[in-house]
Amino acid sequence: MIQLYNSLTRSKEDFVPLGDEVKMYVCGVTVYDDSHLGHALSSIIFDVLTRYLEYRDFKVRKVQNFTDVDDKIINRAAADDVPWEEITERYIESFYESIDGLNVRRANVEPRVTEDMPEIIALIQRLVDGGSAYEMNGSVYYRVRNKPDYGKLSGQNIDEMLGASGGDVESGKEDPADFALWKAVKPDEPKWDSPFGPGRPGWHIECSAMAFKHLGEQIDIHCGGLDLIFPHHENEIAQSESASGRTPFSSVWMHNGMLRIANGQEMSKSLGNAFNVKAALEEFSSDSIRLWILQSHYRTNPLLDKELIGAAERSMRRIRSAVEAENVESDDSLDASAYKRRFVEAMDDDLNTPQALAAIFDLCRKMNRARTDGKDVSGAAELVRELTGVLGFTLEAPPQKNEGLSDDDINALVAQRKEARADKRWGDADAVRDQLDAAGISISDAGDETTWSRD
RNA sequence: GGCGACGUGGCCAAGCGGUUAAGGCGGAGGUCUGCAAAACCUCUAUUCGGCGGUUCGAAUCCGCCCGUCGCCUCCA
Repeated sequence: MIQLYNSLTRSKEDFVPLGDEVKMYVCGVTVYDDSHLGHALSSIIFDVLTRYLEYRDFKVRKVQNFTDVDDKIINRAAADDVPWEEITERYIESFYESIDGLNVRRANVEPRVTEDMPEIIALIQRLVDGGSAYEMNGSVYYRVRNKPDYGKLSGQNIDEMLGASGGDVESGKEDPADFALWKAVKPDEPKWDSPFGPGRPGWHIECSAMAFKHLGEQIDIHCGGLDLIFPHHENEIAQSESASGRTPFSSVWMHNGMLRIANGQEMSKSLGNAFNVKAALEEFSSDSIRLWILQSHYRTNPLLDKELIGAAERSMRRIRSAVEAENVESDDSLDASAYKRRFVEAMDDDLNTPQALAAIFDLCRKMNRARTDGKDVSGAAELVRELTGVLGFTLEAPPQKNEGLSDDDINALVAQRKEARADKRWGDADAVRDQLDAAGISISDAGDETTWSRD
């Protein structure tokens, strides 16, 4: 039985989907800039969740949206002096490059706010008709105090929150706690026609509308970063449940932790210290980035430190070499079933990827040992591929950097060294090895055969 | 002020009431090797921020203290 931690109940619960298909909604990105490693973290974690659910024979329908109407997009367009549509196209494209580079599988449906506008407007209308929302000067606001359990996700109390934020500035609302579902048009901003007048959707309504449209009014899992709990997810719950009259909107709420920067500062776009995914992929393999992330539990706040990603790269080499080493055919084969059990047990327990990885590392060591004992480890190697696949690893060697030496150059030098070794001119042989080493090529002798690889 | 998270070996990080406190990186020694690399073996926390308490028994539960951090405003 898979157990997942539910932010709503603050406890681990047995996972039982409502229907035949797991309905999963992931709060996607606002496309106004390149993706950073915080997005990578979130994407990888929920990618692993879908892969694991499928591994455990669930059918999953995953919806992940693009927010392509937003203040930040408008600001970015103004700063770059281009139409806002150009900004969203550019960064949707960029998002795909990043996510593909990280071997994250795409969601089944990837709706955009601009494409689901009729459903968004209809949902707002429904809230107005039901008395949960009201029009005011061309805008529409959600009436927070009409929902007695408002605050149940974040544990926030409306009055205490208002006391801290120093009162609200948006005029024309019945209550400062109310939030905008529809924003009346302002000069030079994108706008759509609606029964309430021209304008654009507020921040939270899109996710409810898209979840309703593509999944239904009650879903199984809703995912996003911890930072979205308030106000975004709190408001989504309020408006969704008010509209549908059904509780809960989502059975499970899953939230990933926030990246910590090595110097102790939290990741924040406003600090301008985001670590670009595409830049990271030039320096590190997707496997090493993934391992670095999955070696911490998804609800903790992993440390972003290049040293740690580098260490993960070395760890990946251990797994790859254990899987790729030549197998000895034998009747005596290694039984790896206990490791599979350990993996499943760990993953069942709220996606305990650090423990799942520990099982894989232990298995790799066991394989290397069994191999020297003359055992057949092909079945075990297959299992490692299977389990690492569930975690989204490719097991591909990192992209090789061109250090100025061509393969022919290297082969010539290796041949030269082989000759020197045959003559027992060890000094000459080692000089060649040093030369290759300086160029980032490491070599390894196995009997007469010498193999080389780029670092 | 309100809501919440966390402090485990040199570093990262599991464990959340009871066998020898996972795993990775790093380090030391060894086997193998002409020497290396890789791999394997051994070692690298009698101890889990501090002080009390509950318990037959606590890293794990409770209280206090110290220290980091997140959210309450746009953010995965």
